Amino acid sequence: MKIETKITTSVMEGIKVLYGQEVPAAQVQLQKTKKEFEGHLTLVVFPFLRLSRKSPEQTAQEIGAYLQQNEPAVASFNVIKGFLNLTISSACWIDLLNEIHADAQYGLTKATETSPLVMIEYSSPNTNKPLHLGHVRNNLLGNALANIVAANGNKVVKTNIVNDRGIHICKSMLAWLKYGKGETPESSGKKGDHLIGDYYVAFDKHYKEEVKQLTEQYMAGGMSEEEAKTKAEKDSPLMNEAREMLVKWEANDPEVRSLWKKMNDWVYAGFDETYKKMGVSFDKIYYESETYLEGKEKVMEGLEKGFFYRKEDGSVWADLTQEGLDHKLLLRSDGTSVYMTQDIGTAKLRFQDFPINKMIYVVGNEQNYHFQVLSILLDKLGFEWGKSLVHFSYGMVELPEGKMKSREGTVVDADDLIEEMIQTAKETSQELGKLDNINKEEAENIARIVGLGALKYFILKVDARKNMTFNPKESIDFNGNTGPFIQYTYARIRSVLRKAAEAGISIPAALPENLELTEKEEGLIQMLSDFKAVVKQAGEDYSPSVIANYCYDLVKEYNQFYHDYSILREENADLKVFRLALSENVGKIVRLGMALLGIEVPERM
RNA sequence: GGUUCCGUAGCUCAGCUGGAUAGAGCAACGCCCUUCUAAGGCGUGGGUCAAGCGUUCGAAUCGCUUCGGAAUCACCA
Repeated sequence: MKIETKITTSVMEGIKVLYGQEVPAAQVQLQKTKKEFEGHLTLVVFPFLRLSRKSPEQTAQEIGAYLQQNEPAVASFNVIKGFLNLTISSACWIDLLNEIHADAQYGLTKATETSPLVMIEYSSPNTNKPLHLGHVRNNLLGNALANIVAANGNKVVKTNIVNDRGIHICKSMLAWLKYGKGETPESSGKKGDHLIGDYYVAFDKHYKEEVKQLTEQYMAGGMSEEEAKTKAEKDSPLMNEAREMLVKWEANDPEVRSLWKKMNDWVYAGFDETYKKMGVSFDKIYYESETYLEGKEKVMEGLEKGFFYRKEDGSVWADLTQEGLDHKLLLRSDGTSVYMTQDIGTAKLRFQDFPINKMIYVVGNEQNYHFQVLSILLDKLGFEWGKSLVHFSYGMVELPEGKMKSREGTVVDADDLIEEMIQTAKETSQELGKLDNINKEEAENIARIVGLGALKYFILKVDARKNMTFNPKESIDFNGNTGPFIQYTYARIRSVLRKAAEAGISIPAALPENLELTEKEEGLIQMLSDFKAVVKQAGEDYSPSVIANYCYDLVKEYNQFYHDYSILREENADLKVFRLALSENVGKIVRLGMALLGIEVPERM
């Protein structure tokens, strides 16, 4: 049984014996004792003063004395003001460590047949440009969230909805036709997504030039600047050609479709490479080109049932004023669908494919309103999970000078960033002389693990809701509260364990219980056991950062222990084995925790 | 203007289901490798928890107001 549970029960019994009254378990506030005080667990006695009718100190004294006598887990206690600090016996901690040691997946709950099915949508790229830092945050959060939800005993389906159609794709296609001279990823040596991104930029450049020239022309003809510009934008042959291309695409024009497919395939090959490097994956990918028509049917159904209404011009709307929101367009007057309609359509398809109990959308906070509306609409349309859909809303990644702007070339490219991080990791290792006795292949792998670890942890340790600043000039740190710091501690532990194995020392399944442990050691076991609650909390709050911060706190604590105590040089054989077991389990929990974040840990670095 | 989110050390962030003297990292300065990995450990300085009022035995945490910042409120996605 959990130590907290045991003590809570004993406190309730004690209060009944001492003051003759029952208290609910919820009133027993047990918390971790603050570092500056002696003890492991602290009982706040203020809520019991009504019952005892005594001073806080006296009440705490009485309860403490009762516990010491009647609860074997409590070795001693001290009272400071209204706080009863309890010291738990070493035997209890060793017992707990044995329990943790016996469970290779400690803290994680496996899904069963009857577990709820949670679908998580993330990534959701456009196929007209490569992934950037904003996508990186999305992907890392989505992937970590999927791991965390799965670790809480849910079945998880990871999904990606690719925005593969629309005017923006046509722009890239047109630019490639006009200026590409048949360039391919093979011929240019560029990744497919970067190649297409370059043509998107090229379109933009030519379009702007065209508008500028036309505007000047019209102004020479006597128009005001504003008028001329509006007309120029409307008249731009390039843009009109792109629009025509979109119409042809929708009409299934074979030539346009085949070009579209060829170019999108290049992009997907590029994306796959980036996804692979980041270590993210999907169980099911939806393409907007296949789902964008699906929503109409659902909307028409809603119209028939009277949930929606049609305006004179033929457009279809939802009246959300009852919910405190506005009217929302669902079908344009020409009958074509909008973003919201597509999301309804995607929901329909997904529900056909999977018996979803819960849906989580990992999408930036600029779409908070969209998902508020989507939730209401799906609920109205009879999706049971509509009302409780989760919009996992995360903040923007900003540069010190503000938002990333593709026009100003300040977008931080995902591939470049990953490459830089790995390069920095390699350089750091070389400077520190860490890779001198390691073959090249392993050294490369370590640099990859550490570089990615630095990047991933940097992003995941921050509360997802917050906007975050990324300073490319200062580059991501490798010291302090960072991924490499945690990885380094893991590598250190593995090194000690290797040496122990070489010396023929093995860790028994059950450790001897008659050891006197230090506060540091007991505190570490307590932190290890917290992992279970941390995973649960991260799952309930949809918060990867909770895991990240826990991992940091744990290794920080371990590093102090490592510095202050000998492990292999400890003379008492039982104690030596205990410390090895403690180290091994710290390593295990760090590995499990980091794995939830999608971060690998190296055996050496 | 309506709605939502954010505001904690010079900088980047924890802590927020109310509990003890508000914590880390970075940056600065100083100390610790003939001892298990110094990508480490220890120390020093650094705070009106945006401001005010309220609830409470107790507020960074809850409520209200104000100020500051962000997002959104499209027949774009």
